[in-house]
Amino acid sequence: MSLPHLLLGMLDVPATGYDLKRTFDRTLRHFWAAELSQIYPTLQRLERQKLVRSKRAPSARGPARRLYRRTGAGRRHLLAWLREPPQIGDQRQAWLGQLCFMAETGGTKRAAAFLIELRHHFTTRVAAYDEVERVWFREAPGFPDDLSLDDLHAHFTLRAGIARANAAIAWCDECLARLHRRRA
Amino acid sequence: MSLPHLLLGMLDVPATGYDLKRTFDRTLRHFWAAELSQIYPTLQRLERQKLVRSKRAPSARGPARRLYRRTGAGRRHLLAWLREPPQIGDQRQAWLGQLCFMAETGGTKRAAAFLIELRHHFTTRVAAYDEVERVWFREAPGFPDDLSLDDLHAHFTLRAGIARANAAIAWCDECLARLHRRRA
DNA sequence: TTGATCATGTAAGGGGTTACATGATTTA
DNA sequence: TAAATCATGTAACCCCTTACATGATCAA
Repeated sequence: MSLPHLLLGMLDVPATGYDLKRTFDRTLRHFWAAELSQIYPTLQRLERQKLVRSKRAPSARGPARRLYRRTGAGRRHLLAWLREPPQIGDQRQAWLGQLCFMAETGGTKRAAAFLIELRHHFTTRVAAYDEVERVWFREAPGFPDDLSLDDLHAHFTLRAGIARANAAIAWCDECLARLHRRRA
Repeated sequence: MSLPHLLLGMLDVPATGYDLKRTFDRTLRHFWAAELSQIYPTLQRLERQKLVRSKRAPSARGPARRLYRRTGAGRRHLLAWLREPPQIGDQRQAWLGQLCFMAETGGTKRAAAFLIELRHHFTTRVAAYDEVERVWFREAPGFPDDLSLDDLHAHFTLRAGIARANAAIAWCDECLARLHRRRA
């Protein structure tokens, strides 16, 4: 039940469904993803609940846009969510499930290859996040301790992604070292 | 699409739906959760697909049990999954969404309280995992480098949970320090 | 005798993905 | 002229959660 809240958070500034999708992909993707086929109906529902309202607006190119903006009730709804305790769901990690049963493959070779593949995945991710951090935040005025409040919180979430990916890399190394010692 | 594979992995040894639920809660919960209302129909589906078969068995207490065991096809299905690349889905973290829009609350006080609550959550989690590690693995013969292959891989997944939670704690501290410097 | 544990299920509903449908404009 | 981008949606399907239904046995 968080997508509606995230949309309300983003509707700080009026936007269309298409705009919001871009924001997900560009600036929130390290902790949330959303498809257009989910965003459009959710916006419609929020409008029925009077948490946003919309009006048609001409488009420079392509079909007419539907511009959404947050209502007062929408803002209050968002604030209520922000006052709630951290919403921590259980994170299902299928790749840990794969590793967990890797003994079925009969040795440690597949596990080692699997961990190397994982390590590569996370180093690529860290590199991507580092790049985002470099162009998005390190150039912002007042980095790091005098950013705007919005940028500060956004930067916190990016740091979380970086911290998590780096921890995963260190964990891969620990596991690979143990597999290696085991052979010797 | 991983629950069926996890069930196949656990059905190394014959078990009932109820047994499998307990295994989720006791030994896999740091990376996966499953409800009985999901496990039972999934087992039925696996049986229709001939990946497991079942027979009724009397119970020492309570109603009759349905004992499932993996078929040869089931084992091959599992092995195919283990040969696939790491299945990394996008992890949605609603609490990062909350933090991201916390500037709406108008200051840094709510963010600081929120981070302290998060930190507490993760320290509790690390303590619980450490305890599991102590009673489950450190007592096992050959710890840490001569565990059975099954235990070794299971321990890897637990270490991943510990690493992740510790990274989250360090991240909370980093954020709290920045909020603190900002006030000064 | 009340509640916990054992044991198996169904039903309703929300969240999310992939695929499909439509069509205008801009760029290569 | 073909492909990418802009723009909004619907349909089918899977995954998961919460709640409900049923009933036996055992320990306090």
